[in-house]
Formats: sequence, C-alpha cells, structure tokens
Amino acid sequence: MSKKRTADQAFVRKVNLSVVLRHIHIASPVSRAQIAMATGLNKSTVSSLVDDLLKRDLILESGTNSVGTGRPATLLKINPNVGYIIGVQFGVDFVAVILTDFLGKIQLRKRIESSPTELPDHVIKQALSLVSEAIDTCKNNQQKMLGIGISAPGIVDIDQGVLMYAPNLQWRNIPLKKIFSEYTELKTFVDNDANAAAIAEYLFGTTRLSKDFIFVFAGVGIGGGLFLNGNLHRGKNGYAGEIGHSPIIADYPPLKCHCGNCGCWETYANQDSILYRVQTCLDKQQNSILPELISEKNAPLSISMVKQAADLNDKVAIASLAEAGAALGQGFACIINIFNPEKIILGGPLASIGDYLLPSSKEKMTQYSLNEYGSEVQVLLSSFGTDASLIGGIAIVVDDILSNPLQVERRWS
Amino acid sequence: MSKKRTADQAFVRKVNLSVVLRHIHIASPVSRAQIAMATGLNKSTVSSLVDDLLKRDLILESGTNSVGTGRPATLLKINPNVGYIIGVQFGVDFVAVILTDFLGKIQLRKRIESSPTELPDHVIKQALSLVSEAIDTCKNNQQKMLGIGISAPGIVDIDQGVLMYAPNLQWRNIPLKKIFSEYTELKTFVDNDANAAAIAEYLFGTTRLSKDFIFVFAGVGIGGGLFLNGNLHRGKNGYAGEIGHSPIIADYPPLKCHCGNCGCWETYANQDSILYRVQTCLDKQQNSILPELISEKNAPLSISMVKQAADLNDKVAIASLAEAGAALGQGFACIINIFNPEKIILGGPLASIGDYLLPSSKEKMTQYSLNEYGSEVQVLLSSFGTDASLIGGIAIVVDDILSNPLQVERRWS
DNA sequence: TAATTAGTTGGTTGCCACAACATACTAATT
DNA sequence: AATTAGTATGTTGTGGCAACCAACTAATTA
Repeated sequence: MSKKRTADQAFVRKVNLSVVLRHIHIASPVSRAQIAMATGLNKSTVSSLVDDLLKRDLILESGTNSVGTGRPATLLKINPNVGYIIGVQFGVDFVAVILTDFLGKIQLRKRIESSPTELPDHVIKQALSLVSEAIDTCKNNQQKMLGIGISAPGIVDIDQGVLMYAPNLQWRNIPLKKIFSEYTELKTFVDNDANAAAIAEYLFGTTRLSKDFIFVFAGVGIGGGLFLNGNLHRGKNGYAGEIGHSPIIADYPPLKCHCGNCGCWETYANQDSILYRVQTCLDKQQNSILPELISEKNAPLSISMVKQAADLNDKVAIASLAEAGAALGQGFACIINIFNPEKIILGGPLASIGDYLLPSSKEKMTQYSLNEYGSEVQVLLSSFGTDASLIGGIAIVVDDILSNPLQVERRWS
Repeated sequence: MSKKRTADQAFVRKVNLSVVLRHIHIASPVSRAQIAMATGLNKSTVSSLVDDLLKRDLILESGTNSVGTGRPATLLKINPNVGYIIGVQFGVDFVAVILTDFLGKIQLRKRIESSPTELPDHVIKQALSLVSEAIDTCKNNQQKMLGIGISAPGIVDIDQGVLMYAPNLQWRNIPLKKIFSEYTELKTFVDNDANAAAIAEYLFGTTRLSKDFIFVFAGVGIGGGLFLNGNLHRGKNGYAGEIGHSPIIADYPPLKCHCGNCGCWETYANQDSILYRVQTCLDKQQNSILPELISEKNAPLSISMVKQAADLNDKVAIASLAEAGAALGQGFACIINIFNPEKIILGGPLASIGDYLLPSSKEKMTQYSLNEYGSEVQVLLSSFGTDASLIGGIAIVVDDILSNPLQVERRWS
C-alpha cells in the first residue's frame, strides 16, 4: 500500500477538514472564529469546512457563548452519536469487546476468559459472538456503526489486517481484518496491542496530543509504542518497539531472559521480577504483612497483593517495588538517550503500582541519562490501566475518522 | 518555529514540485512522460511543474532518447551549475570546508588542523577564512552560491542554528547560523554531525532513498542518526540518537565508560576498544606484525595500522577486529529490536575496517535480535568514510532545495 | 527506392472543478 | 457606536481531463 506522495486539491481539503475536526475534538466546545484563529485558516474557509462536517453529522452546533461585547459565538462540539465503535482485544488469556460512542463513552463491555492454548478459530468465534451482542446493542439504541478496531498481542500487518505472529498464543497468519469485516460488513482495523494503547494515550489519555512520547507497556514483558513526530513508528516489518530486550547493567551473572539472551531490561523490571524480589525477602523471613495476606486470600502472591501491602506501609513490598522501579528507570534512561522524547508513559499492569515505582525510576533515569534534559522528561502513568489496548481498538477507528473525515462510512447494522 | 499544519494550494504546488525535482534527482535522465508515470501526476501537471523548474534553472533539458517506436523523449537532468554549495565541518581537532556543485561534485576542499582546547572564536575565524576562499573560487568559476551547511559534533538547535553544546570541544551556545549567514549573506544551515552524515547517506550514499535506516557513526564514540519514515528523528531537544550509551552485556565487571556509567556499547565497540584489545594481545607477546609496523612508522598504534596488519593477515589484528565487531553486533541487535529498520549504515572511522568487523557483527546481530527479520537487516558501510559529515553539510542544503524548490536563493557572492 | 499511411509515444493547450483566500457584508451582542 | 461572529461573493491558483499537436517507427504501396 504505497501511499501517493503527490498532493492535489482533494488532499488539501482532506487535511484541512482533519485539522478542523481534530481541533474541535481537543478544544470542544469551540467557535468557528476560535478555530480560524487557532489554525490560521481563513474565517470563510473554516465556515465551509465546518458546514461540511455538520453535513456529515460529525459535529454539532450546541448553543452560544457570549464573552464580553460582540456577537456571541456558536459553539461546535463533536457529535458523540455520529455512530458507535467496537473495540476488540485479543489478550493472552481472554478476549474482550467494548462498544462506545464516537467520544469513547462505553455503552457495553464484555469479556470471555480463555487460555493461551485455545485454538484461534474458537477464540475468534467467541469474539464474533461478543461483537454480535455489541451490534445488537447498537441497533437497540438506534445508532449507526462506524467501525471496529482490533488489538492483538503480536506482529500485525496493518495494511492487510493480518496478525502475522503472536508469540504468546502461538498464532500465525490470522486474517483478522478479513474475518471481522466480512462478518460485520464494517470498516475494520487491526493493530498491535502496545501500538493501539499508544494511540489511545494520544487521543484520549494523559499525553493527549503530545507528538513525541514512548509508551512503555510493562507487564509480563516490556514492550513499547514509539510515538514519534505525531506518528507511530512501526518499522519495516511492524516489529519496532521491542524495547524490553535491550540489556541493562544490573547484577552478575546477568539473569537469563526467556528470549535466550541475558540481562534484558524486562527481566529486571517486569511484574515477575517484583514477585521474585518479594519472595526472596519473604524466604529470608523478613518482617512483612504479606504472608498474612497470602494465607488470608488463599491465593498466590500477586502484584495487587504487593500493592496492598505497600499501601499498608509494608517495608518488604515498598523496598521491592523501589528496586524494580530503579531497574525500570535504567531502561527509561536508555529510551531517553535514544529518543529524547517529550514524555514516557508507563502502561500495563505495572502502571497500577506506578506511584511506588516512579520515585526510584526517576532517580535512576536522571543518573543514567546523558544530558541535562534527561531529568526533565515527564514520566506519567497511563490513564487506562489494563484497558489501554481495548480502548486502543476504539482509538484506532477514531483516529482514522479524524484523519479522513470524508471517508466516514456509517452502517445500520 | 511551529509549522502550520493546514494546507493550501501553494502547499500543493510545493509538494509536487519537490516530488518531481526529487524524482529527477534520483532517476536522471528522465522524461516528462516517465515522471508522470512514476509519480502518478497528470502529464499536463508534470509539464507545468517541469517548466517551473526549468525557469528556475534547477533542471536542464539534455537531448532526446528514442527507444523503439513513438516520439523520442526529451530528457531532463538536474542542472549541476544551478549553483555551488559550501559545506563546513567542525571536527574535534580540525575544521574543514568543501565547495561543490549542486550534484555534490567537489570543486575545492580545505582543512585546518586544530585542537580541542582551541577557543571557538579562533576556530570559527579559521573556518570563515576557508569559506572566503571557497566563495572566491565560486566567483572565479562564475557560479552563483546556493547556501552553506555546517556540521558540528554536538547538540544543535537547528531552527536557530545554534550549537548548544559540544561535549568534546566544551563549546556552548555558539550561534553558528548567525555568524556564517552574516559573514556570507548566504542561506545557512547547521546540524549535528551524525545527522548531517545520515542525510548525506540518504541523498548521495549507499542507502539512497531508503526511508528507514539507522546511521551508526563509530569513532571515538558511537552516535546515531535515526532516519525514520523518510525523516530524521531529532527528538524534543535535538538530543536523539545517543545510542552509544546503551549497555551491552560483555564482561564482568563491566567497563566504566567516560560518561560515568558502566557497560556502555561504545566502550566495547569504539576505536579505542580495538586498540586496547590489540595492545593487550601485544603485551602478552602474541605473535604479530604490529610491533614491527609501530617501530617502522615510529608512531603510536592506530586503527589504520591495525587495518594494515589485518590486510597482511595478522592474526592479532584480525581477532581483535572480530571481537570488536561482535560487540558492535550486539548493539546492532538492540537497534534492530527497537527500530526494526530496513538498513543499518556503519560510518565514521570504523567504517574503514568494516570488512573485518561486519562478519562477526552480523553473527551476533542475528543471535541477539529477537525476530526472524533480524538477520535480514542489511548492514552496509558508509560511502563517504570520514567525509560523511562534511558532505553532510552539502546534503543539508541540497535537501532543503529539493524540499522547497520555490525558495531557492542564488547569490553572486 | 521513395512516398504514403497507420500506429505509438511525448508533450501542450484549453477548459473545468474546486481549493483557500480577501473583501465586504450582515447579525447579534455590549 | 463599537465589537465580535459568521456569511456571501468574487479572485486566484491548483491539478485533472480530454483533445490536440509533434515526432518518431513500421508497414504498405507506387
């Protein structure tokens, strides 16, 4: 899908429609005059573009706003009911579906637990059944459908919409776009889960509209969404962002990573590393509330338990989290040296304990990053926690519409 | 310098002029019909754009080409004499200037040795005197001047054209653009040396027009030019590309890097690491031709000497180079995991011994990179050797003209 | 052999649709 | 009356399209 590099008038219109729509999306409610001021477009041009967007039901006029003297402004908003969007996430041990309006407000959410050994056909069938439910809800609400966005834990050919390879599921060459678009007759997008989450952050999240940030998804492993210069960098084959397997200097001999190499960042900063650190302390009979919690819940040690202990000021938990945070910070420093990003966003399960991780992370980050700007990089927690990739599915569809307002297709499903 | 995000007709014209000019630059000689075919632009549009470029002397009609039946095509070429360009490189211990035509053909080259402790004022004065010579040559050849491109070993604010900080020179806040543009009255560009070299590779070099590659500049340190999606990624403050200080897992305890941290890639793969490896072997009295070479030349051990020995099949030299190559390859693997690039280009002093480094590099690279595409990444040697950054200065100016054919200013200097 | 005709490809011209823009206007408020 | 919001009208300039002219080769014919 080589995009054309040349420009024509249709392109100009598309760009400007997109600029105006995006501006309304972030600055809503906003008047035509304000849009003209903010974008530099001529007032009459803005009027024309706004008319176009109104005609397509993408935006609404909603009341007026009179500040001081002069004619009051007609305010413009995104029309949340231009249509509904379905987000699908294939996780390692679940599949989840949400239905939202155009502003991302959730109308329905469903989830089916699964297992990594389940065959793709079966899981996909489950996903399709959830999608059917979502479409029914959409019909009941008398809404139109805009599209469907799917995130999956692996390498995705986004042009073809094929999940090429999902290492944790051992799935290969699953033509998700074909399957879902034929089943629903909706415009369908597929992307990698970390990338989807990064787009969600960009459109709806903490980093809203930051043009340069690295989304660090930390859970079982550490992956990244590289958001550079306003665009996601996917690399030649879609593999870009495997930041978790760069080594950090920690201890000796360096721990072996499941990837086969040694000293990988994720080995020292993923969720298992935290559990391992805690367990080591407990094995040494260090004083902690955790054994009590474990027996109380009758469940194995988990991140949420560690968090709970830390909230109760448990020293073992706090120290272990600080250690993991330090390891995390070493990796952040590498990222900073390589990308000089504006922000780093921590997402995934570890985001839930970010408050305990980040102080030591920032310290190490400053220590290991080369230049004076290293310490200025904002490290923020993802707004969506574990839902980031699911909302990412929605975000992909929204982003496409914001980029190409002319191509919106709405379907009574 | 926030660029406007909106589009208008002038923008369309600019984009299409640029597309056509770039196509002629890479496909020269080429006919209007071929351009229309390649770009997807209409024949008449191409004619109009070509007329425009002809009027501005950027291109030339040069003869016809008749292949088979039909009217023969009028061939179009870049006009090398649209004007001359000056490239200036501030090195750690020298300053160099070249004068080239628009196609990069060198008309004059000058160099003054210096020292890192020299004050900026003095070195800049030397550079300006070389620039004067270049301008005189330009005048003697009755050519016009197009601009001047400066590369410097540090952080550059490219909008303001200020060298913010050059660690190896201890220079700070040098307003190079202001100084050179006021002295010459020419359009002046300033950029980091590794970035300049990357642009040179993109326009003139091995990677010609590859849209995703990482330029690895290996010498005293290891720096990088990140060429992503057809653009150089500079990061928020212009610091992006410090890939040399990501750690690799080598030995224990990890070597201390001059940056203060330990285990940095460049500590194991820069030119000093090679000399150190060789010296260690020599200290152990291992059989080698190198002591002979050293006494023969009455000079300290150098990379060129090691190369000479390797050429003579010296085992110490070859083994040391292979070891450094392996370390280099570990870093390449990281780059591949993070960026999934199309190519990696090795430039700088180490490129001269690339033939000895790359076999072991590629082996390690394959071993440490995560995915099946890792081994497919092309690792190539820079076309320009130590000149890359100097030619980079030229490339910056050429690239600007190719991007904005309408803004070409030509000066009789 | 020379002239003629058909076919092919390169490039230009004139017209059109439509983009943003500038200007002058109306509308609604203080 | 002043100020601000938004609209209507006309201008400029863009690329696309289709018809056209230009320059050649190939085949045919006298």
